[in-house]
Amino acid sequence: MTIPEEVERSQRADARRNRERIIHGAREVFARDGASAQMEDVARTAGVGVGTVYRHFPTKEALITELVASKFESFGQTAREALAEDREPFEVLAGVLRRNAAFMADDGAVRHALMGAGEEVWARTEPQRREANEAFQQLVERAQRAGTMRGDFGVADIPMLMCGICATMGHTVPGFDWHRHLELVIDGLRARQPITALASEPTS
Amino acid sequence: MTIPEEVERSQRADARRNRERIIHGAREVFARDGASAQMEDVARTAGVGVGTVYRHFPTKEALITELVASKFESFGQTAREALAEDREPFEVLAGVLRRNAAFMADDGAVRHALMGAGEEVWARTEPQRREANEAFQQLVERAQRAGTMRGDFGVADIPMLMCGICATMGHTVPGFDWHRHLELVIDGLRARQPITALASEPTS
DNA sequence: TAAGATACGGAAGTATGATTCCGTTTGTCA
DNA sequence: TGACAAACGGAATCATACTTCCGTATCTTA
Repeated sequence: MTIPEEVERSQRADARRNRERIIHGAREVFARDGASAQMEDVARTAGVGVGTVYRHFPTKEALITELVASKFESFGQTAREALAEDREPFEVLAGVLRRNAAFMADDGAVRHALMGAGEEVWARTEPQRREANEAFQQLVERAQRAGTMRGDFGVADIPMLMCGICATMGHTVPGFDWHRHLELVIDGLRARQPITALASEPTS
Repeated sequence: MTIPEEVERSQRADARRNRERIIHGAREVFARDGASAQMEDVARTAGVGVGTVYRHFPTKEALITELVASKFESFGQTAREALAEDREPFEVLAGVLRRNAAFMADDGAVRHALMGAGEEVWARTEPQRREANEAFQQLVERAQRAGTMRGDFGVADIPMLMCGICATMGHTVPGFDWHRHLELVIDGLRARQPITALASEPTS
């Protein structure tokens, strides 16, 4: 997926199998514990030793990067699939945002990475993000052409807004509800006619 | 400020002075380094030994809590001051949000605390938040009564939205700009008339 | 199936930072 | 000003996790 063919081919069978196990284990552990998940835990969950984890991923960050890259890839996929939907364009875009937000909700590590941890991670996942962006670009253009989305919105705003939504997830604080946050934000992206103040009485 | 009178009185003069120094030093260091700031750094900046820091604040978290509480207190103050402003109510509220966001931008530790670190912190700052909420409640009601703010918004949404804005701050990622994020969010809170889709052609 | 290359496991090594401890210093009060 | 409590400083301690290392086990290929 992010690995060149040759490497996959030349690996021993057990190594290839373990790599998969590690990725699955990592997904599970990081989803549960966020970025503070421990490498020993990942190893245990994957059913291998820590040494093996490090053979495949030289650092913790490299492992996280792998997860993030694959998550970004699936964002792009969601967006591309949506291009085929035959509905009101703004609603299509909103649907993609909802689906992608739900992906993030499952995954503390990726959330953390998206939120601020890694310059590093950000840089190395550039290809995946660029590809996703292309699909998003089209979705946004369609919605704006249809006149149902605010015209000053740009694809570049999407990661930023999603970053905000992610911040809300994982909070147990009462009153925090990312679904609501997301809907408020989505709703704010609709094209609308401002209502002129009915009255501006500075009520006491 | 969060400390009962008696304690302040019964303290030795140097202790009282050092406590202040520590808070100032902590503000500076945490603002610069965020939650990963080190206690030794705080001590050095305050011009005292680590032991002294720990005499006043039993744990790092206790120190952060103190900073957060005082930040929340100033949020409330900003909101209360705004109650006296004689302008269009929604704009008054927006102004408060902008001012408070600017406070957060200066302060990595508080941001971190608001964003998710501490249940603990959240619980212990309840009084400050409650007080701030009262003022916010009035600002929101006025704006809604004036008809310029969406009616389904509640004060409880404010911390959540601010939490999202905070997530954007401190990012160096290109395209991330918390000012823009804030304006998008604020704008989304205005009362508006939806535009009916002009066309829903599923453009290719 | 035997030799050699790969990969594995997990104990030990390190690094980082919070927190504790205790001998020394400084305010306070009579 | 002398005695005592309160507070100080900062080296030493502890805890937590990442990462390394190397003896052992497992594949692969001829």
